[in-house]
Amino acid sequence: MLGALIHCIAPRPDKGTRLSASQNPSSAAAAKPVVTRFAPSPTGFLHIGNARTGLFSWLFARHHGGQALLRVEDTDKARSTQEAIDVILDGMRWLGLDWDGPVHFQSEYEPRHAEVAQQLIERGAAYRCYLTPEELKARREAAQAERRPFRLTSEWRDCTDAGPEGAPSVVRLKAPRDGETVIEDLVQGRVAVANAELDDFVLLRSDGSPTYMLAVVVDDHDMGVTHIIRGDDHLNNAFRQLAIVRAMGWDEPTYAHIPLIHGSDGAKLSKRHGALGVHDYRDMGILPEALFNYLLRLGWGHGDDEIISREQAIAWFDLDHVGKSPSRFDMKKLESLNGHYIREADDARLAGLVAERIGDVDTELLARAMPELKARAHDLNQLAEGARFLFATRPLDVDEQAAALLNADSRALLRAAQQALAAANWEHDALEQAVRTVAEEAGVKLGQIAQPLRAALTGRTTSPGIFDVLVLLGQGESLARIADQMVEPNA
RNA sequence: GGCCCCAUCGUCUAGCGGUCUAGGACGUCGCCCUUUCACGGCGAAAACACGGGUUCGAUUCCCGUUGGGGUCACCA
Repeated sequence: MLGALIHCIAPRPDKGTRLSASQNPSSAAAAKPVVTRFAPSPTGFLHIGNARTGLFSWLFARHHGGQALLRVEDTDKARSTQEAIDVILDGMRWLGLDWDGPVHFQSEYEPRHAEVAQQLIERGAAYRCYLTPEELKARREAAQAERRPFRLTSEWRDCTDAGPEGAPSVVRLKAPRDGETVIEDLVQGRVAVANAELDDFVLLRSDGSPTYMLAVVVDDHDMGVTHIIRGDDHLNNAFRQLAIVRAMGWDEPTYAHIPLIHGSDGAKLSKRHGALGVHDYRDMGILPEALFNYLLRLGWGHGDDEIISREQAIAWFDLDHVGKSPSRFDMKKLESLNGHYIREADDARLAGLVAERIGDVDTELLARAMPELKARAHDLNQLAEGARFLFATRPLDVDEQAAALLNADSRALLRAAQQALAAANWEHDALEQAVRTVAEEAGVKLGQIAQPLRAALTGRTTSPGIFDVLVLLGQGESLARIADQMVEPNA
């Protein structure tokens, strides 16, 4: 039913040429349902680049009415704490990316990986290699010394004898040596690599544990993944992985390698570029829908559309329009988008978010102030900062610029305003009328009263409209704050 | 270094041979609105890396150069 809905929303026909071209014509009529997977490793945070890959993978599945699976690559036990795993799941939920079925854990499938390795040996597609790490290192260094590329040729590849008794061994794939391997990548297009470039990589370590290369292929197959959407740092791996798939005679998945996100200087996004984790952006006061929209537009486009809702994203997303070059992360644009979504956001929701940041406060008041506050913030922290004056306790902490506004002349004006205010009906228009009248009678511009008033009421030189401030604060508090500044002795 | 990939305003992108004196957005700079700051509105500057082809015609196709990126583990 989702599919039908999507087709109604879609404003233009889905091109999808690359997708349909890559599908087997004979099975096109009964096209297999799309199954994608997101496979992060628990590194302690959800990398913003991985999050985008996950987003693309999720959107592709949702667009095609397929399944989006989640697998945690936790084979590195040292790093795979429950806490690290929760960080990933939290980040995904926060972004609104759900997944179908249970969370898969790669570590749980280790017996199966070993089993496949054994089958590979039996099929003559893999072999036990008894080369020691020292021997490998020596060969590698020798190649380097001669400045020729190192390509392992293990004498155990075609050796039918059993190795030395009790000696440690690894299992290596008998990679094809002639010809070339071609991948029809949905993003990168046709990519070919000479098989001579591929060597006999390790499938099973000497301790019997599977390598990532083996595990990922087995899991993707067992989980029924049809479309592998991941960062293009894996493109080279794809050729090796395909060799395993072919050796096992399994259905070949379709690949889509998404370019990585770079920092503002064009280099791979790293810590020195600032925030890397999805949680960092959350803490910076970015709204999830803003990050969603930003990440979506980073490397993908849909005509001139900039503001794209979740529903539109699902309806519109395709791999054809994913760019092939890496894109740079632009905080300014994210902030701009975030400002937009803050202005769009529900006031009560924002009030709750702000309250989380400034402590136990009257969210009712906050929500009422929100329409004025939210136009002035690009992130939740700025929003919280802008709301501070509402809950400040008297006497106010007046900043330097605001204090400069409070001199003998302005105090005289303030006194007149104070009297007019005290007699006024406490609602926006009446207050404005009262203050304007004071200004007229004093022969000054409104600003000459409004600014000192702002300084007295908020302790700042910038704030929402002054009459809104008055209304929000209420008569008692407003008059008291003004009075505080009247008695202030000027030293 | 070998292999692979990429190349439109500062940034994200639209463009899939003529519609391009190249469109949108962020950022920047003006102006307007205005009690401040924002928001909003209007406007400006700003790009097809370079060189060869192919073609009647290239931003769009091909090759090369340059520049950038990725990857080369018993890590994932």
